Amino acid sequence: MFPLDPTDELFQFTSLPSQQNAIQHQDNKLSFTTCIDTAHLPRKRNYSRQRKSSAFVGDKDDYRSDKKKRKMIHRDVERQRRQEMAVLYASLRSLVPNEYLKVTRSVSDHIYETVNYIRHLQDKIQELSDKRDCLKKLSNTSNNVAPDCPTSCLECSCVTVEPCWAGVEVLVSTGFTQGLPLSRVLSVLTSEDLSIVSCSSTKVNGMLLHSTESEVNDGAGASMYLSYRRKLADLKVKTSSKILKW
Amino acid sequence: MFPLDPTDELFQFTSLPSQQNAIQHQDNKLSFTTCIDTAHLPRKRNYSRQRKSSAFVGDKDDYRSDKKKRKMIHRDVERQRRQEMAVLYASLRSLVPNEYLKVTRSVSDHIYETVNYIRHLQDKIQELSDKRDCLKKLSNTSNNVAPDCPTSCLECSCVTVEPCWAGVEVLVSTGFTQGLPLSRVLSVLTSEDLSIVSCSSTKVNGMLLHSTESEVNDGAGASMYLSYRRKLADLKVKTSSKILKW
DNA sequence: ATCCCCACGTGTCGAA
DNA sequence: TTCGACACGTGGGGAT
Repeated sequence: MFPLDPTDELFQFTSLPSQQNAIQHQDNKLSFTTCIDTAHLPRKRNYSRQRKSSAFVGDKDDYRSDKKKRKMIHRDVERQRRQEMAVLYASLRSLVPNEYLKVTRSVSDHIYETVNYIRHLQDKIQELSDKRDCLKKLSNTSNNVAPDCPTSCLECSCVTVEPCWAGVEVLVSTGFTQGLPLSRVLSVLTSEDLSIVSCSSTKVNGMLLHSTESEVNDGAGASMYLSYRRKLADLKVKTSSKILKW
Repeated sequence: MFPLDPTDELFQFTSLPSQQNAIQHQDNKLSFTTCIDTAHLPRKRNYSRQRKSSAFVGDKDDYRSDKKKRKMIHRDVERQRRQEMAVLYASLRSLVPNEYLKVTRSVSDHIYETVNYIRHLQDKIQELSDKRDCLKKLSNTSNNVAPDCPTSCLECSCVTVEPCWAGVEVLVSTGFTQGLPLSRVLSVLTSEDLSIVSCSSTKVNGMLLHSTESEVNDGAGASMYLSYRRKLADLKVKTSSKILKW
């Protein structure tokens, strides 16, 4: 490259392609390995600070010179643009954990892995916040005293009806403030042909836990196993659906 | 561009720079607006499927022709590479939510916003999993079954120790399959100077819920309120930490 | 000595 | 017209 005419207007680093480029290149490759934290770049483009071709009075062949200047300016602008891109690539790469960009070093590989990484991040956030929401909801409608399984947290009702020694154990856990009054629970239970044998209420960490044991009233304990199971299942549905309709 | 010599070897789309480029350009800009889901690209480069210059026997000026062919091949390869980059950019962009890439449309802006977005994602994950870990730790050292405050829902432990009519109610919920055997629970309880008054086990949604009521053995019910509270608190820690060490 | 990748300078198109 | 952005073709350097 012949140096063109060394115009006064041009500034900064004039292009020295053969040598300088090699250096830039090398530098660039190095910067890929280091962790770069350049997020707060001045965003809007401010290339081309030149004054606007200075109201060209003058000879006719200034036209030629002007054209060359424009080209040089353009060239520099493009160079700066490329540099910015390189910096952006680097900062992008510095964000992606090393196990993603395996052995590969090319920019396209990096971007590809970045895409995968972003997907992974999104999935992870989705998973985490799903779990969180589930727990939150569970603690709001609040029912199951026991945490069920960690993977699939059930949207379960706050009422469990289970067989017990005497007959049926109904466990109701409810919020302390806005919760279900005990009287309501009891009235529902008695309306289901249950005679309540014992009833205890405990406050567990701000939750009320009403535990009642009842005998099933019809047939006076003549509960064959099958019918018992059926009744129980039936009762579960009825009781919980009734009580849950606050 | 004069068409060079139309060599037989060249294939596919020969470059038609003036027109074709415009079309490509347009097409590319369009593809930026749509949502592209191209993550499963064949990753390793497979440009340049040409046969290897076919063992060049022949005239001396085949050298010239060969050189030109190489250039054309190179040109095509580069074009493909650029296309791939464009696709990657597009798929990157399609992952970043719209509020990030404000009005800007340039590739560097997109990458810049991508960087910010990744940072945001990482922060969010950090926050979420921090909360989660905190809750987990909290639930390991302490022992609440019920979620206390609605914002921080506990990944709660399986043991609660609460006052009850008779004395102390210990509730242990455990997994059905890999869980804590009841005998283990009972042995821990008896080792804590608790005489078990009643014990019931129910299965709730695949979880075993062991509910035991015990009297505190020393002082035989001479539990002043304060000492009772202290004992209870003490018991909570000891029992849950013991039992939880499965 | 082939392939791959990168940076370069340039032409050009669309929008201020 | 000017300016920003993109695709292009090309040279060169570094791998395998």
